[in-house]
Amino acid sequence: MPAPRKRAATIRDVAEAAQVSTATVSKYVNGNQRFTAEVEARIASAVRQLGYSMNPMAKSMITGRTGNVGIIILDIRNPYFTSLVKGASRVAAGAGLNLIFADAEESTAPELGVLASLCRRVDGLIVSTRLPAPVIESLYHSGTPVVFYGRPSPYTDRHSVGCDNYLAGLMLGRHLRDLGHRRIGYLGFPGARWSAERARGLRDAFAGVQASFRSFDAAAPSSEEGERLASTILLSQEPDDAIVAYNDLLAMGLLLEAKSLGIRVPEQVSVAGFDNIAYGRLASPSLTSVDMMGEATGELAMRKLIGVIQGEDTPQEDDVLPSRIVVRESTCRRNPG
Amino acid sequence: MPAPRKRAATIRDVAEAAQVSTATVSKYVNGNQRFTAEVEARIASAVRQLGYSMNPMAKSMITGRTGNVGIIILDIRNPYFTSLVKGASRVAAGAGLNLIFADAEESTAPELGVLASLCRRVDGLIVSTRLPAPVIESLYHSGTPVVFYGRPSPYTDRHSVGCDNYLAGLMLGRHLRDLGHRRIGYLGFPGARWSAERARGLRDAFAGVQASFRSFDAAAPSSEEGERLASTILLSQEPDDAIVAYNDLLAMGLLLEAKSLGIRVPEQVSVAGFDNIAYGRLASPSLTSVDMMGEATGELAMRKLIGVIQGEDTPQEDDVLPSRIVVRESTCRRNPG
DNA sequence: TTGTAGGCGTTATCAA
DNA sequence: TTGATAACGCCTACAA
Repeated sequence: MPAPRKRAATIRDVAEAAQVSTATVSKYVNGNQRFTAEVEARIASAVRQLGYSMNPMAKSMITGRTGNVGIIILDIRNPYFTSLVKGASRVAAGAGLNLIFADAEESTAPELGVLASLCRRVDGLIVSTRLPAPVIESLYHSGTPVVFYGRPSPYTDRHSVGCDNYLAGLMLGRHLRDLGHRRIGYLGFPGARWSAERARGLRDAFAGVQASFRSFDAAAPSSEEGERLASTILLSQEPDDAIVAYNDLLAMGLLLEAKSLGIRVPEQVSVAGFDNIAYGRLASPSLTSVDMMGEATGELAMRKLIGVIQGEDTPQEDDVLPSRIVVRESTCRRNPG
Repeated sequence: MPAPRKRAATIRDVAEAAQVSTATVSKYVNGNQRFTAEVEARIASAVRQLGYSMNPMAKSMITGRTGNVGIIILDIRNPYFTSLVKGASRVAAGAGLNLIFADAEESTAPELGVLASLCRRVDGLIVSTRLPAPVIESLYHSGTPVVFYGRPSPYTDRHSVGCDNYLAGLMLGRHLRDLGHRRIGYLGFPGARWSAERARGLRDAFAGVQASFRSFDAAAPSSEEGERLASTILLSQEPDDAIVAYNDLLAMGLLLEAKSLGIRVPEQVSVAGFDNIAYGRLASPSLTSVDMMGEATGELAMRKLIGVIQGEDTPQEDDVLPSRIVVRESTCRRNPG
């Protein structure tokens, strides 16, 4: 027998059972006011016996707060976003907020409809600066508190959190420059605004040094795509000293395919990526990367969002987290000449 | 100026602007009834001008449906769970449902309070059979539709989805047996009920064959824990022919540390895991594993849940997905003698 | 310290 | 085809 979902006890049921008014029950369960021990005991007992728990929807109607926050990411399988969610989730849970998770599946245009619907179900939203401008615009008009992740934000008067992609590229570029690399290949992902920033930093690291620079475009930020493009990149006429990929997944795809192609990394070519995902350590050779602080970004974004929701007049600013280069086996010194 | 979140237009505002009753607006926007072109045009225009969108909370109060479903997982950083969420998320989105995500952080005892609160915010829940019995019990009494993931479910009269862990262990065991392995080590994770099932299958594969079997306990299902235990396991007096880990993360930790210890895999010892996470391919040697169908499990679980929510009287049964062994470089034939 | 009563935005029922 | 109205469960002035 498919047990009919039995009607849950309401505040009125409790009030009746405890012989008090609904107002008293409300104040008691919310801890807003104390009553005589006698009354409190009666209420507590009634609550227990009826298994009462308040209806969050009804409460929302009054308070205007849903108790939910949302996070929109581009692909949960990408470990960078996984970390982001982990951090955001932890902070949300600590604040007693539920996290509504939406995976945009790397779609360039999440349907505005679902986003609009989501807006009304949450007190605030964490979203990527990679979302298309019209979406961001509509978000802004909805009045929902929003914190962006990923730098640079196209807007200066919004809350945002992330590492400086230009700086990260610069750090990695300097590392390669100091190792003696002069022919640099960049496997970018044009789908991400951040990609161009990383490339710019990379280039600038070689300012004043004689160096060549060429780039390739990935259609997706995945290891499979890295594998697919590996032969084109690694077997070209004038091979590069070093290949930098937009992210670690692409880089790990290159590493894997390089092995099949019989190309030794880092002896023949250095390879590096961004994000410092956990699996970079486990690859062979282990992957040099720049840590883009996914988890910390998620945590900070959520903390900021909570601040905004609570009406603290936090200045609308970009919070820039320091990134950090992590040198491992996939990059090594190139002998001059 | 921190624009005060302007009061959203209500159905009454629309009704007034369109010179009709709220009932008419409600029916129109929900597509429940058609009206004269004249009236419909007036409503549509009012909706557009006021930027009206209905308040999901208020709707929930009447309909008893929240439009949300929840999924509770143990650690989003574990790629198996990531896949699960990916699958569930996709199906939920397709059905117009929002997904509330809760990460239990591998805690053995998620606080009942937050779970109770979550129950009232969702139409149904997808949870792990790994949750402690009292939690599951309270869930049952709440009357919330629930679908479990992970086999075996401790309850037979519940909806559940997952691969058969015993069978998966058996498959892997037979693979190793056929390769000539006779001394098997199992790095289990007692925190998961599934672990013992996998071990049992593994053992049974060697029934009738002279073989030794010993096991180790991991404190966490992570690659770090695999690394930590590697020397104990790999450098023992009578080393094993093959080590099977509870999951791929542990196995990859073993692989990494084996390299540091100068132990060659698979020549000296074969290593294998479960889950077939994407990164197993990228490890070196690439990891032999049993695919436990995380994404398909997530999809099916969500489809079942939606069925239950919609009142289809789906039989309360275990849905068992077929697992599949994926042989890669980390296991190889052992020469007899 | 406790209770009364109005209203949050919507849908559903029933009448016109 | 349209409208009036009663719920849904709760919070919060305000009154007692």
